[in-house]
Amino acid sequence: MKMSQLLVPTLREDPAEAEIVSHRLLLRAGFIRKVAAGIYTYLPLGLKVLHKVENVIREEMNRAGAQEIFMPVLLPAELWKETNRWDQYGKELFRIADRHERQFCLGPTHEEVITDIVRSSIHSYRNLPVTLYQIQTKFRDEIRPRFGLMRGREFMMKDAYSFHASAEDLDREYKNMHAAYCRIFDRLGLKYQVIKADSGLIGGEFSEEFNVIADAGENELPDGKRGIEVGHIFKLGTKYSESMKCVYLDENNVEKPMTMGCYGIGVGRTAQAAIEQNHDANGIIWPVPLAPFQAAIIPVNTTLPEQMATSDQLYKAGQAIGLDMLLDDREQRVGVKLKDIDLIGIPVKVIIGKALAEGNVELKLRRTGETKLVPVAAAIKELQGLLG
RNA sequence: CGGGGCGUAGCUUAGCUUGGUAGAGCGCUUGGUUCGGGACCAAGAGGUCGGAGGUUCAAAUCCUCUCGCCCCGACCA
Repeated sequence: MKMSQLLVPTLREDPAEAEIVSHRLLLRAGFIRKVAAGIYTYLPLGLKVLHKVENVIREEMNRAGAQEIFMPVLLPAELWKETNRWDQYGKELFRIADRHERQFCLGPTHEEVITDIVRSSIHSYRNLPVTLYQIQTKFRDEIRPRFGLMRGREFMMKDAYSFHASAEDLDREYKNMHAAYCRIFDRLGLKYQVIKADSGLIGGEFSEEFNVIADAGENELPDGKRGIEVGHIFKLGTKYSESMKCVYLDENNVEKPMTMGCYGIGVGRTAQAAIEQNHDANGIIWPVPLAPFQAAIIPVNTTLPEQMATSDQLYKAGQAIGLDMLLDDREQRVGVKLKDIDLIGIPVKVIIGKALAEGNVELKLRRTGETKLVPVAAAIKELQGLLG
């Protein structure tokens, strides 16, 4: 992508509306824009990062044997009345009526819908267990939306649900999901802690939270550290299957309620938590798996044809082997470009400048500032090595 | 919802106490000089001061109401 064509409205100064560093940087670096309290537009860079998180989640969920589906956001009140949550959920539930005055809500979570699907499509122990998930926008009328994507009223969430013929099998899948969650957060390069938690309105017997360790976190972790809850996994038991009659026949032809688990990850919150853990005075320092671009090619002087030609050559060579790079072709002084690229957190800068006279370009790491001169011909291979 | 704070140009803001009809920096446009970490000079564009009502000869400024946003608390990915 050419920087000159990309919508990245970076700001020179910190926006007054943001308090915590990750929120400030998301706004300042042009990743998101607020539409209303707790409601944001993801600009091109923000959406790219969101997709990176989603894809890691998707890969690990699929690897763990879960199947992706996509449920509606708009949900009929009837389903929610079956479990009594139409009344219990309270003001946090966005409620609307259609033209016939039928009641609906915007889904804050999907236990009712998934249970409805499974009860109508699975009737035998032979078809259990099954784990289904979706990655979708959720709506919760939070008491106090805050901190950008950290606590929004509309936000992206991966929610998975598992159905079992026994508590033992739920235990097995719960561990399986736990392991998948560890792989996800490991792959994203985050430092996190798993703690036992309250099940809240979701209900159930047992749950654990995955907390990304950060000062800005809303949760107090056992060792005094603060954490941002990015994931929560629950053993639900039969709470929903009993109230909604989601049953199966076992091998003795006896009807039993399915045993359930559910597993959530806040996608935007995870991305923002990553910023809390990875930033410095100059801006964001994305872990490579989350970075909107893996590297940025920066010609120091756009008026010099040889610098532009080399930049273009490296850009194309990178594309050819599947690197996702940003070419900062803007007619700006280097300082402006370097500041912007640092602010948005690109892991590696490929600087095409005076070293070109000796046939070299400069590779500079965002995290350490470490710089390396390499011959043009070796630059892409070297870059690949740096990106791991 | 309780407590605190803030709404002035795209962004950051001065002015408000002590009413006299809006100013700066950054960004943007044009021209020129620059060119390795947010350049410089010159000339410009851009504001019904969140909204409504009131007081007054006169309101960004005072009063009333209202809307929005941020922070702390009770709830959640």
